[in-house]
Amino acid sequence: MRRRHSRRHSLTREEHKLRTRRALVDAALALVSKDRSFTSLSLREVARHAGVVPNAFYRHFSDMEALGLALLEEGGLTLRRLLHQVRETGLPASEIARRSVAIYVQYVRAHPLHFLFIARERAGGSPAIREALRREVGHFAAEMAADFGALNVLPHLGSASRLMIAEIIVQMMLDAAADILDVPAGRPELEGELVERLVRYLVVVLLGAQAWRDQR
Amino acid sequence: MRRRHSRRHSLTREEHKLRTRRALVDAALALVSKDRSFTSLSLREVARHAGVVPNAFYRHFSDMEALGLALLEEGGLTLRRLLHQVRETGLPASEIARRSVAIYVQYVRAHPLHFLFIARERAGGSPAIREALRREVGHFAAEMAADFGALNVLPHLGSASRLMIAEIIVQMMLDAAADILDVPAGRPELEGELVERLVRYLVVVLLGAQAWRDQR
DNA sequence: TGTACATCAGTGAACGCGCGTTCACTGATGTAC
DNA sequence: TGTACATCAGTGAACGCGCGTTCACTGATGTAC
Repeated sequence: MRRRHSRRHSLTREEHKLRTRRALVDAALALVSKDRSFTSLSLREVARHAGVVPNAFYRHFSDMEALGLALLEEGGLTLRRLLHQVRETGLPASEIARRSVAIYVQYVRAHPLHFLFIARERAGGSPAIREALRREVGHFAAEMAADFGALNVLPHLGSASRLMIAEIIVQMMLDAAADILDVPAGRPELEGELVERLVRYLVVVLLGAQAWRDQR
Repeated sequence: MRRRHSRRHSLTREEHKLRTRRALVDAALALVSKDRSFTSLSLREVARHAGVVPNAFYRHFSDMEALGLALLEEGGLTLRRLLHQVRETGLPASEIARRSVAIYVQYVRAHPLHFLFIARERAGGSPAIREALRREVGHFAAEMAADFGALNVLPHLGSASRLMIAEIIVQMMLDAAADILDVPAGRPELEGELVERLVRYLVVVLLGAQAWRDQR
């Protein structure tokens, strides 16, 4: 039994506060299920699901938009971790597309809530959320482009062109996230089709990237 | 002065009803301005904007979702007309990308409300609206693919591959619609940049399509 | 270590508001004769 | 053509509901001495 602020089972004030904050964030994520967009959630709903009185919400966020931005920050972390995972695959070059898509699909399935949030709010959220999301996705594409450089993929392209290719790919993959999550859990053959379709899309873009010549 | 049901300035009952219906649809479109998605509109709001009592709404639509589906049907018409416009451009083959993008951007600007509706609801709408929209966009891509065939663009591709390319292009262009409409009206240089970016995207896909070989 | 006081996360009740939907209605349009 | 009746698009009032936000509060955690 430690000396200061820890009477047996109780938590520090700070710990407790963080725990409630987590409950609110998790409640929002949990409520963003198949047919709900974050924008349609109410403050009271989130508080209720977090097991807390509506008013308590204000101890953590000024309003729902602030919660949305916090969620978005978590989503950003998720995207970055994904990129690192793809990066570590060793790259057999020709199989790069299929491999990356497989990892991506698996990743979306592992973080459905963040991806649903991103897919839904990218077009429909509040201006602040949309702007923050756009920046986040931009960073992600920039990182992917830098990876192209570091891994010597598409070596004939200048950095601006690499960024363009990364943007196209990121956009395609985010568009697909909603479709991935719409596939019923018990239909692996549908998921297989979807993966094949995504691989073909990606190959088309990569072929295009190979044929692309900078006009400098 | 005609004989039956037209006492000078008054309208037929049917004409009047259609006029109110139009007012409701137009009200919904008008309210889907920059920062509102269709999903966030209320029935009362639409009725108010149409200059009609909330209850009158029910004479025309069973609920807001029904109105949304009607809106979507109009959006579909808009998309089809766009395709015909692109089709009639004579096709100097090499300049096809720039020409098509220019027409597209102009078209989105001319029908901002339908495109905002489509862009927003594609990810966030009700399941019924999303499903209908998906089908509509699918038809559109199929038509574009058929055009490729008829115009002898990408002649080395099988019809399935032509469809795939059309799908990629349609998806890209719909993603861009929101960006086009986000460009402030008084910034033509920003719009120019956006057009150039879209042209590059499209060229990458077309180069990819040329390099694509069916594995049959 | 013990006591008295401060802090502040979470409570519970209340508010005014716009919502979707219902009801009985009105009055112009339309029809039968 | 004129009259009596039917239809039905739109009205106006009312309902119960969940919402975001406010307020004064409680009681456990934390601090000063």
